[in-house]
Amino acid sequence: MSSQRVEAAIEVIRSSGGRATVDRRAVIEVLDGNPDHLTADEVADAVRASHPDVNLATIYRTLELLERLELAFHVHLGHGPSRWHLAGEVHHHLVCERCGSVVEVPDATFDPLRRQLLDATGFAVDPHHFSLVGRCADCVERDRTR
Amino acid sequence: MSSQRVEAAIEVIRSSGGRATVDRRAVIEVLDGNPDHLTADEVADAVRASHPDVNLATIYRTLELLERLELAFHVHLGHGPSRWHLAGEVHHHLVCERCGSVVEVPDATFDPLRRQLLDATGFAVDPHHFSLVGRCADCVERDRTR
DNA sequence: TTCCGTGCAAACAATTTGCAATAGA
DNA sequence: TCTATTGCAAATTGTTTGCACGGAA
Repeated sequence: MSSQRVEAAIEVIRSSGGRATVDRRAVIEVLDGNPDHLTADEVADAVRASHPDVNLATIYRTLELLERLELAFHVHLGHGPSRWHLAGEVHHHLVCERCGSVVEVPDATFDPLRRQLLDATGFAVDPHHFSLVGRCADCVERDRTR
Repeated sequence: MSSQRVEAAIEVIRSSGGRATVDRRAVIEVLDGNPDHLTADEVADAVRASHPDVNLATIYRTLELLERLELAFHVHLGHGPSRWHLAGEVHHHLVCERCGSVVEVPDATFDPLRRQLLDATGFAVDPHHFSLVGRCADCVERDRTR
């Protein structure tokens, strides 16, 4: 059940002077085993399946540690709580602000916009940390025919 | 001091069955007189210059009313509280997640990306409500030479 | 043995809500 | 008058923090 990514992350924690605790391993395993982006609450629930007594504050502190070590990151999908994922392939999210559905798009999608804004303003956009928001195809259609 | 936009907004409130109160007028005037996007707190402070006793809950309720009537909208500039502005010309914000500086860009900037995403996924992005985040020119440079 | 990590409860910021008092139309 | 609006205080949500105890190294 424990993948190489988990072991690698534990090793980074150790070599940074941190301790490899049961709770931290459990958080990493949950993130590793879950393709979705989870809220701190959802991580806590998942961890509790095997370790019923973890405190939510510990989850937050662990996620913060993982982010400091660049082992995990949080993203904002529109309104609502932050969502967490292990470091890995970069992709971006389009979030429907009507129904909440999420479409994932590859990083390269933003290359033209990125170049354009960089040339025009010197600003280097990163649509990763904050997602793009709008209307999904279904909701556009629903609005159009109303 | 009281512009046509203020009168027009008051009129919309009235014709929707709402009452034109002193507090509501003051909120609209503050938004109208301020080119920036203000937080609810900042609106409250500005309103208190002329009406020292407005309650923050009233500010929130007024802003919510204005949004329901499409007279004002809130935007999210990265982390931090929502910011409010009267309805008007559409532009978008690039927010530096390092130093917090904000660059405004015209709506048309996003036309190519919009078309591309619409064709590829049917998703209609609206970079207005949530801003784009990244690094401003100065912070990119600062990182590069570190 | 030494600190680091954790649980717990309290603090926090931004916002929302219930309810009785008040003030527009 | 009659009901929308307000003030006030308390509740909510997501997250952070102080402190004393307990467990990795």
